[in-house]
Amino acid sequence: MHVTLKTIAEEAGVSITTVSRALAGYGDVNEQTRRRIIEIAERLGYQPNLAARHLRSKRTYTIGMVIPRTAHYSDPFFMELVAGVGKQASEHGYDLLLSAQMQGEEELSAYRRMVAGGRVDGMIVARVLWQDPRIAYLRQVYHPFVAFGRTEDPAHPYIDVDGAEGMYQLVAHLVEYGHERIALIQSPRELAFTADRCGGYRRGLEAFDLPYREEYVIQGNLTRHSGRLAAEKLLALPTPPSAIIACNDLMALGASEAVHARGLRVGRDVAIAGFDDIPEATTATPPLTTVRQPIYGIGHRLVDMLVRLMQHEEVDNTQVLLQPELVIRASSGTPPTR
Amino acid sequence: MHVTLKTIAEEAGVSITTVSRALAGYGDVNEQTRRRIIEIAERLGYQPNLAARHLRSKRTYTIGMVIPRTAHYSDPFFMELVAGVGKQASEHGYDLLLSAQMQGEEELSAYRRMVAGGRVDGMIVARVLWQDPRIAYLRQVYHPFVAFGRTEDPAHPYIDVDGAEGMYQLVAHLVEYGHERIALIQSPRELAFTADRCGGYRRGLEAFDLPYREEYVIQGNLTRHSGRLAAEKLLALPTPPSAIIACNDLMALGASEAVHARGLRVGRDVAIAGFDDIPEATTATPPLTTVRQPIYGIGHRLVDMLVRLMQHEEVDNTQVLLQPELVIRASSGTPPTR
DNA sequence: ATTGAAATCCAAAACGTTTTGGAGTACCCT
DNA sequence: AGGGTACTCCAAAACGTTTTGGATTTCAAT
Repeated sequence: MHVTLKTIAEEAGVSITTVSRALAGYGDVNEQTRRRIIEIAERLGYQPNLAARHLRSKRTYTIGMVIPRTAHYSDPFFMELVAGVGKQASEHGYDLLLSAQMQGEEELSAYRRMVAGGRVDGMIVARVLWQDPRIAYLRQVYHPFVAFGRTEDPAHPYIDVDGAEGMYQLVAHLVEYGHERIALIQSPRELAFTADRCGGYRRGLEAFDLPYREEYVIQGNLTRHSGRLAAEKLLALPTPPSAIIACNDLMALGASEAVHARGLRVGRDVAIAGFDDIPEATTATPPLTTVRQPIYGIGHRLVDMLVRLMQHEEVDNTQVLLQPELVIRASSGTPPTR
Repeated sequence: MHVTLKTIAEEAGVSITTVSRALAGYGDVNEQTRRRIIEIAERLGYQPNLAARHLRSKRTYTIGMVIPRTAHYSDPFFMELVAGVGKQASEHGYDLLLSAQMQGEEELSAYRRMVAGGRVDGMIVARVLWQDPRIAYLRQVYHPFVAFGRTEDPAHPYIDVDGAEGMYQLVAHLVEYGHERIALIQSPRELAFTADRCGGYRRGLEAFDLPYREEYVIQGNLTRHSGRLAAEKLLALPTPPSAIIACNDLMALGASEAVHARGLRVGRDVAIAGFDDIPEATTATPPLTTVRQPIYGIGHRLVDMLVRLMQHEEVDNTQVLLQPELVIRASSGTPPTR
């Protein structure tokens, strides 16, 4: 039989109220009674029914997060983020409710289920879109959330990495290494960080008096495969670029494959750079030059901020822009010898 | 204001019961009434309160999983598993409740919170221990679960990979490549798969008339760092081994570092092999010879089996032993030339 | 006209908790 | 004796849903 407050109350000869208040640590129950109740609760292995508690108190101590349901394998960016968020959530006494959904309508209905269904106290939103319906929804219902990524349009709590600055540094780095034909494999336009990063790329070119060439900018969709396809197109141009920057590491790794497949060597014949610094960037051959986003640590900070928002504490700064860190590895070649 | 069944009932001029039954699709409500109710529900954006539903119906459509709360970074094995489980859970209409906990008492109390607290319909247990208190608990309360890993002691539903066979194949492979001094970096004894894998190692040695040498077996704790330490000890022996097998990939990668640090080359001077085939195994330098556990796919199958158990369907086989697949890469060297 | 069955609806209970608004006692101070 | 305070305790309501066990109406068949 399942043991409830009622079981304990009968065993102890007190009311349900008293048991509840004894276990919750209220001051209005005799110390001796409390000890007896606690002893009985432990002996019977009492576990509060959380559904009942949530129903009554409206607090779930759960954080929600929806991740993309990809066809076959796992996205290292999201897995790293889940790890960071899950760890820090536990640290604060929260569990993490995960739902993997196809992007679009299905995803939004998962948000509604979690939020309006009262299953979570707050949400983490990752990979923000340009006009993000998820953020619009959360704002509309005044539900606590923090996003990894920013949009200017409606201001909201976020943590983000300065992608423009990161891209600028990449361009500067490649120019220093002697490159003048620098291509870009772009992320989908609807992603909020795309404009940011592409802006940094353009600003970099301008700063070093390099022309912006239409044919050097190709659209990818963040997957390794799309990076490979894009790089193949670039390398087949009459005047192929000597360096390729991808908007994320996965596409950069795909581009490396394309370079290999052409019989060229990454870092010597073609320089490659990515963005994110996923674990694989370190161990790839050659290791990938990239811009570091401390994803795991950002997961921590997202939760820290969200926990304070959920508890309606004063948060000094709900819009955090982190400075990126250029990580130079072998894929961008060797410094020019002078 | 929050919209509940009551709101809709008032708007439609019917009872709460009727609204509930209309939305649930019961046959005892007039088709016209049903349509009106559904129209109102959609117009008001009704979302059922899941806590209330769970409290009453005892079904949560949630699967629980506890992962280790490691100090700093994410364990690729668990992240891969979470990805597979999360994806397939969504496919079945389930969400995934994750809790990151330190192993031991804290972990067990997370199990109790989820199970006895009525938050989940079933659990996935990963990295099974020799006499696993989590499994003992789940069996005691008759709660549905499936484990990744097996213990003989109490029989339970599981999916596992035949570690003994995998290890045997690794040894055979290394012997074929000319090795006679094959060391083992062992996983912690309390893990269920340790006995399995070590047994395969011994059986392999015996089959090829190689001696089992105490000093060639060193204890690790599954982390990269422990693999490195173990390999350093092995390489410092008077007669160091020519090949090292680690019980998981992470330790094998650590061992590679130790080999590098000694100025030796992995694959030429010392052969290294691991177990798991995590994503990094492919991209490491040199790529790691290992035994493949299709972790993502196992996540799928765990959920498939669990869903059937939770719905009390007949399950033909609740104990699945998968045959492993030897994946030969450069870290074990080149075939002998004859 | 009566009966029976089918179709449609609903009041009330139940799930297990927290919270509200006191009630009862004991004791001390005037 | 009366009034105040501190300390313990509790009945009942509330959270929003599902389910139980009818009640009512309609209509066709006798």
